[in-house]
Amino acid sequence: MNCLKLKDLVAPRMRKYEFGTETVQTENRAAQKENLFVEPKKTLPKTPVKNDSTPSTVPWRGCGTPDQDLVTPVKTNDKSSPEPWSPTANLKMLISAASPDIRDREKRKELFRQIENDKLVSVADAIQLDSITEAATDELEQQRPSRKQKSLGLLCQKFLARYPNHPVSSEKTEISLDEVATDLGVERRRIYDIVNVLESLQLVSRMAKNQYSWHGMLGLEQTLSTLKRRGEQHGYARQLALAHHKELDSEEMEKGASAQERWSCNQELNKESQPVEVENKSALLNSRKDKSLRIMTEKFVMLFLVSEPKTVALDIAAKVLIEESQQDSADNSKFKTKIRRLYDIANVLTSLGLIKKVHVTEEKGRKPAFKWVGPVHQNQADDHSVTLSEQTGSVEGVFPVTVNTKERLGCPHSFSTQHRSHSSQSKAQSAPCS
DNA sequence: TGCTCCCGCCAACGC
DNA sequence: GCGTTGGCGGGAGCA
Repeated sequence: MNCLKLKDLVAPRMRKYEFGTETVQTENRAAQKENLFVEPKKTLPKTPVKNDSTPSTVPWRGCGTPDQDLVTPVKTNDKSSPEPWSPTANLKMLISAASPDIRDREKRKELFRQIENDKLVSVADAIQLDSITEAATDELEQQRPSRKQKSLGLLCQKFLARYPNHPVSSEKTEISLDEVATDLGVERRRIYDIVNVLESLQLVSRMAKNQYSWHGMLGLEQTLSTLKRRGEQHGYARQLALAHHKELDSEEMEKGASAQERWSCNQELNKESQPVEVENKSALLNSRKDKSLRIMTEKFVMLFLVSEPKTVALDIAAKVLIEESQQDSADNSKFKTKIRRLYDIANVLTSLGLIKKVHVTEEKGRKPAFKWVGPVHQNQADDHSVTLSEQTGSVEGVFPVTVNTKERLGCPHSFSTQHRSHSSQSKAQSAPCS
């Protein structure tokens, strides 16, 4: 399995903006090319360049030593070789080269500038069309940004683009929620959503009312390590297994599995998970804080960190995160609410490049899930059995740990489930997630 | 049609 | 009392 390291996560920023399309990257590259501190009109070299074959994508051109500059320059193949840079352009380049973070920030800003420009252009185009064919009311409709353009994920991207991933430790970056909300043109309520998630990962911390401090990714690995340990202590792997097992059981019921089998297996599982439940009940006081996005984010991340493979189906996560007392199936609204919040969290985590959306295929059908693509810590406590999907790097087979848990429990019902897991796994492998 | 998740109401919180 | 914070769910966009 290809595990991503933190440096993979943060260094090549392009990955963060993939969004499943090559287009964005391409546009971004184009934007970067256009951002080489050279005005397009001035790009023609004094001496015409003859070789057109090489694309003009050498970004740090002009960084040559003074010696190189002294000799008559050999005409390169670079068609876009610019005029000598202006002092400002040189300064920009030097700053950019000196600090990858600054460079990245500029890139990201440029990306969003590009996105915004694209939006404006598309909106402008739309308006033009409308002026010919549609009434004024429709024009207004067209001007309204689409749902995607207003998504929390994109907003989070814009938010992150404002700050360096790895700020200099001595440099304290303050975040004013009002300022950010105004700059990004959104209500403060939305910024709270983002900040709460970031705070749970300690990318930011609250300083005062309306004021946060930006830490960036500096302590992310440490935070994840802590969360993983906490997740293990809370027995989240077992809870995941239990939640998954319950779901399988409901399927089994439909298929006519014997009640005795289900009862005995549930007895075993409930016995096994009891300490966790008791712990949860004491910990979860149903207070406002316990349901906060911050806590939920921590728990959600813990689920990823303790599960193998690191793919968590949304509904399973919701079931685990809903307090045991509220887990009766009749309380569907609680479940729906939890799912909504998980989508919110997932959008921010996706923007951070920690998870990505996938789908898992089970007998019930395809269902949404998220796969951890952030840094992974291996420690001694990681004794979850290695699964087929883990070995092959497959995303599918959401909770093979279920099988192992049952085997450890000596559950009499384990055979059918195990069989199912394998079958669903193989099915999944033949029809991989999107 | 179901999934996804924006939006804003309104209650808890804290000064 | 008032501003801040954020839980919550209706309902609309989207595939």
